[in-house]
Parts: sequence; C-alpha cells; structure tokens
Amino acid sequence: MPKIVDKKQMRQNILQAALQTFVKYGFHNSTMAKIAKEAGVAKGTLYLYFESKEALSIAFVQGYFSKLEALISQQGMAYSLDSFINQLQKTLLVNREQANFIPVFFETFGPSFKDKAFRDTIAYSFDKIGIFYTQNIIELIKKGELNEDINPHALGRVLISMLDGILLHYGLFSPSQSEYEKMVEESLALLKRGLV
Amino acid sequence: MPKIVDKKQMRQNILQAALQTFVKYGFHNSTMAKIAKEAGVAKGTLYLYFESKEALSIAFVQGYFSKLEALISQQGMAYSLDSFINQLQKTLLVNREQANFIPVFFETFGPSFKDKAFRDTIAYSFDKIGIFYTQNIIELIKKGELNEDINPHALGRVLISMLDGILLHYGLFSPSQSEYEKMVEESLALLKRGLV
Amino acid sequence: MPKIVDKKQMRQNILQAALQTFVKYGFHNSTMAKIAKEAGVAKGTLYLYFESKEALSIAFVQGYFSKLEALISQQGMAYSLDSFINQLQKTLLVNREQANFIPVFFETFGPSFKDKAFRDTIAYSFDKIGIFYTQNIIELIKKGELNEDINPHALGRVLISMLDGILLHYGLFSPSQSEYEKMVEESLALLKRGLV
Amino acid sequence: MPKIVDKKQMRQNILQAALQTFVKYGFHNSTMAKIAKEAGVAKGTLYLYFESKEALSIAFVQGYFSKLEALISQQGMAYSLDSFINQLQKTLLVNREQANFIPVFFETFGPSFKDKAFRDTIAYSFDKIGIFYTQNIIELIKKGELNEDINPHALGRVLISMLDGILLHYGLFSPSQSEYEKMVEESLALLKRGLV
DNA sequence: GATGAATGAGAATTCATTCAT
DNA sequence: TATGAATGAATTCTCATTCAT
Repeated sequence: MPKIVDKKQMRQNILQAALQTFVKYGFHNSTMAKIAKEAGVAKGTLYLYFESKEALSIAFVQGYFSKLEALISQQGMAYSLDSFINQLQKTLLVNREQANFIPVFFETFGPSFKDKAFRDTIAYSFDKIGIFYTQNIIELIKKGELNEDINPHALGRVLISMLDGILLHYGLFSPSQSEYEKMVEESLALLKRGLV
Repeated sequence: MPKIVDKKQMRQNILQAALQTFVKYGFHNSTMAKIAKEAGVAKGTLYLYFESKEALSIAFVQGYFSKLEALISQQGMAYSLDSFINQLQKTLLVNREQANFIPVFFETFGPSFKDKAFRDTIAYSFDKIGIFYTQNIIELIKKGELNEDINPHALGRVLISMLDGILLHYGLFSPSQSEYEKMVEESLALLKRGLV
Repeated sequence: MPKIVDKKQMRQNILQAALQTFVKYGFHNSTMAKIAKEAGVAKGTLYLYFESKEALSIAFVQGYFSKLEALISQQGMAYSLDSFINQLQKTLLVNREQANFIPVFFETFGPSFKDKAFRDTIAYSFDKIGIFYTQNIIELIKKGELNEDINPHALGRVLISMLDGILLHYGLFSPSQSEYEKMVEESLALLKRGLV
Repeated sequence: MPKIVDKKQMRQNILQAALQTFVKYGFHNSTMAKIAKEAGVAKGTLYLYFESKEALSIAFVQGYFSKLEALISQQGMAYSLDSFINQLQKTLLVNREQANFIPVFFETFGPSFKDKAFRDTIAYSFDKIGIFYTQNIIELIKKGELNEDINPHALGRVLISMLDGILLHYGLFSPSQSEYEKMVEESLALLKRGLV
C-alpha cells in the first residue's frame, strides 16, 4: 500500500519553499538542494512533483500571477468614477508590501523572458486585468461618468500598463514612502482628470 | 613597440559583440567563450578589457541607458502642451524598435536586480528623465498651459514610470502593431486631458 | 533510501588516490580530474568529501604527520642511553622507505608553506616529537645516564630538528645506501658521545 | 646599431626583481607580469634573458645557493675545535635573517623538487659545504683535537645536514628568538662534546 | 514514495608564452 | 632590442539531474 500523500498539498509546500528560498538567496543562489531543504524534503523528492527546475519556476510564477488576478478581479465592478479611482489606488497601495518581491521576481524570472510560453503566461494575466478595467470603463461610460471619446478596450490595457509601470518603479527603485505616496496621489489625480 | 590598438574602440567592439550574443542566445547561454567568438577575439582578450563577466554586463547596461537618456534629453524643452504630448509620443514610438530588446534586457539583467549598484544605475537614468519631464511641466505651468494643482516633481517621475510601463508591456507582451498604436493614442489622449 | 556509503572509508580512498596521483604526476600536475580518475569516482564526488583542492591537501598532510607522530611516540620511553640511541636509529632507518616521499612532499606542499595554518600543523607535529624526546632525556638524566649540563627542553627540539635534517637530505638528495648508512652510524655515534 | 646592454647586469636585475616579487607575493602569485613590473621592463623582455619562467627560477636558485656556498667556504680552515664550533655557530646565526626566506624557498621551489636536475643543483651545494667541513675535521683530527674514531667524510655531510635541519626548523616554524638561541647553544654544546 | 550519493557537462578565470610593431 | 596586446590551454568548482537502495 503506497503512502497516502496529498500531491496538491505537497506541490504547494514546495512552491512556498521555493518562494522563501528565492527571497532569501535570490534565484541564482537558490539551488534545488536549498529548496529541498527549505521544504523539508530530499532533492530527489522535488523531481517527483516537478519535472525540472524550470517547470518548478513556471508553476511558481503561474501561481503568483493567479493570485494577483484574483486579488484585482474580486474588487467587483465600480459604480462611480470615484469608486474606480479608489480601486486603482488600492491596487497601487495593496501591492506595496509585495513590491519587495519585484526585484526578486526579475532576478528569478528575468531569464525566463526569453521563453515565449513564460511571457504569454504573464501577458495573459495582464490581459485579464486589462479586460476587467475595460468592463469597468464601459459601465462608467454608460452611466455618463466618463469621457465619451474613450476607447475602453485600449484604455483598459493602457491603465494596467501604467499602473504596472508605477508599481515596478516603486518596487525596483525604492523611492521613500512619502515620495511614493505623492506619486500615487499625483498619478490618480492625473488619471481622474483624464478620464472625466 | 607592441600592437597599437584603440582601446576605446575595442571595448565598443566587445560590448557590441556582447549585445549580439545576448540577443542570439539569451544572457545565460552567452558564455564568455561565445562573446569572444562573436567579437573575433580570444577568451583571454575579453579579460584585458573587462575585469569579469559581471563587469562587462554592467558596462553594457550603462551604455544602454546612457543612450536612452541622451535620446530623451536631446528633445529640448517643450513650448506647449501639444508639443510636450508630442514628445511623449515620440518617446513611445521612437523606442519601438528598441522594444524588441526589452525581453532580452530582462533576461540579461534580471539577475542583476539583486545588485543594489545595478538598480541604482538604472534608477539614476529614470530619475534624470523624470527631472527632465518635471522641468517641462514647470515651464508649461508658467505658461498657463497646465493645471495648476499639479505637483511637477512627483508628476515628472510618474510620467516616466507610466510611459515605461506602457513600453515594457509593449516590448514584453508584443501586442499587434495596431493594438499598440491604439494604446499609445489612448494613453496620450488620457494624459493630455489629465494635464490640462 | 540512498546509496549506503562508508563516508570515512570514502575519504580514505580519496586521500589514498591523492597520494598515488601526487607521486605519479607531482602535485602541480595532479588535477582534481586526475585524482578523481585515480579514485574511480567523478570529479564532483571529490567535492562531496572535501570542500576544495586545498582542503583535500590539508587533510592529506595532516594524515601523513599524524602517522609519523604515532610511529615515533609508540616507541615508549627509553630505559638507557643505548636504547634511546637505538630509537633514534630506528627513526632514521624506519623512515627510509618513506624518504622517497620527501621530495613529493615538498613538491606537494611547498606552496602551502605560505599558509601559516599549514605550517602550524607541521610545527605542532614536530613539537610533539620534540617533547617526547625531552621526556626521554629527562628520564635518562634522572638515571644518571646523560650529561647533567643538558637543557632537556631545548635538546629535545634540537634532536628532532637534526634528525629531520638528516632525513630530509637523505630523501631529497638520495645518497647511496652505503653512504647513508655511514651517515646514520656517524651521526648516532656523534650524538651518543655528545649526550653522555 | 644595437642598444648597448649589459646582459649580465640585466639578468641580475631580473633575478633580483624575481626575489623581491617572490618574497612579496609568494611564488605562485608571482606572475611573469609582476616580475617584469618589479624589474621595470616589459613581460616580453624577460624572455630575452630567460627562456621560460622555469629557467628563470632555476637560475634564481642557483644564484642563491652559490652565495650560500661562498659564504660558508670563505670562513677559512679552522685551527681549533673551538674555532670550528664557532664557525658552525656563525652559520646558524649568520643565516638567521635569511631564515625568513626559507618558507618562501619551499613555496617557490617545492614544485621543482620533482625535477632531478633541480635537486642535483642543491645537493651539489650541500656536498661542497659537507666537503669543506670534512676538510676541517681532517685537519682537526691531525691536530689531535678530535675523536679519532670519526669518519670525517660522513661526518662532514652529517654536520651540514644537521645544521640545515636546525635552520630549516627555525625558518619554517619560527620559534621565539630566545628559544632559538637556546637551541643553538644546546646543539653546539652537544656537537662539541660529541666531536672531542 | 522517498532519499541523497554520485555524476559530469559546463562556466569563469588565469597566465606563460608569442609575435607584430 | 623592447614592448605589451593577444592567445588559448588548462584548471577549479557548481549544480541540475539520475538512480540504486
């Protein structure tokens, strides 16, 4: 009789250990040995759950962006421009803690950007968020809250790109807390005026 | 007398070869051997011009961002909101060709993001561009072309972050030409309305 | 369960292979690859047992001198001048076979002499032998067999230095068998007369 | 017309530079580049005066031991046991400053010990010193100062070996000044009693 | 299922030597 | 003669992956 193991749970354990190891050592000093140790299993065991280090990394990033999508989508449809701007603000601020993971992300997955499948995975996440924004925009136009000249589809994708730019610069270049707050404030004011 | 060599030129040759090798193989498959071969010199020669692979990489990225800064700064001060928006557009479009380098950039320098010195190098470039935008904004406020509520300092930095976000998504996720054009158009319209 | 290995035994195997490789090729032509081949394992395996080539070398020399110390110390306390001289003779003659290792030793560890830790390791071995001789001398003085003017502490250390000099010259410069025997005979006679 | 260069002088300069470089960096960090720099010439120039690094090293050690021989031989024939012991003492003490070079010597030439030619060079030096001692011993026997049972030939070679042992241990293991003085004193007393 | 010892391809770096100037 | 840029063989060490137990 084989040992009873929750495969899903084990994969999660390992992915969690991978995250911790990546954050602690950076991706390139995170050997399979270290990840195994962090997960409390043997090196060989890793290969029972993930085909290769690459597969593990891909699974890891997929999990990461899934959570991100969920986080944004769960915010529900905005009922007014103010509430929409509010949502954008939350996106910028909610993720602040995660910002520290951004450099680790690039350190970890920078090399994966040469892989089209990898990029498509992330693109897909951003597309979904962009579409979510687009839906919000459409609703708000219907309500007469937004400028009618707007192309909702393009703008949805633009918005998430812009916010991502701000978040990235925050995470990567670590401006001071107050500087960042001014940037958030200023960018939201700009977007609000632009959207009316 | 030993061979007479233009050291500056040789460094440039090597950096150029590095770029080509990075693009061809990706950074992590770009061994010093391959770079040397691409440059048409022996492995050891690389070490006469760069202390290590890391040093070569750093020099490479510094060169890259220097050119970027120069490109943007040379645009001169804007005399009207329209001309400023025009500049931003150029920045988004001028760099389109370079966009193909963005995934290579992350593949190449992703791992370098764990290095504070490296990040500071890039941050410095963006800060300079942000300041350049800030100066433009100040001038345009004086001329009464822009909304007086604006905080020029924060907004300058916000603008480059936002544009960078758009460029990054363009380079990384390769939307179609027409999609991207719509995104540029829409984002500039948004910014213009927001700035007035 | 992974392969079951006697780690101690494996270390010994590797050290033995190192010795053979050193003798065959000389230390500086003894690459880790050659040692691995001699040991019948892969290069990487060496690094499971020794952190670096240097660590392997240090372990090797420590093992060598441990055996030397043991060999001399096991001789037990001398009960008369003659028996002491006899011990010294054994030291000079017992080690004759090992003498062939002396040039290899210098070839191997010459470069290690710049390392204080390394020298201290050897110094410690000789000090212990010196102390052992000192104890013998003290006993023999008590018995009235030796000259009372002797400083036993200094003389113990002197004796091992002198014997080492003779052994070194034997090992390094390979006088003929008969020449060496005469040297041993003459040196022991000299020492005996000097000790009375 | 070729430049007028004193080849001999240039060789000496280079050997001197080699010595300084060896002492400063140890042999294995003394690259031809460093030696050249120390000598104030270009790397290529070294090869005009010495065929290879090995040749340079061999020439260096030959020079070193020639001086050593000269130093000892110039002491002249001893006229009494006391004066002979005095000579030995000088040998032990004169060389004290040079003792610091002993670890460098092994670091430098350790690897050369696998080379028979190299060892023969040194052996030859010691043989000559041994013969010099033998001559002294013969003279002193004739004068009735020494024990008649002595085999002068063997003893000459033994003496230099013993003294070398003491010097080596001094240079390598750096006992304190006072410890060494006691060792010298004790060894000379021992030898004197043994020689009578 | 789990383990971890063994593997060996692969990479960065060094440096004695050469040779065009 | 003198130079020093260029060379490339050689070496140490790493680590993803395999597989006997």
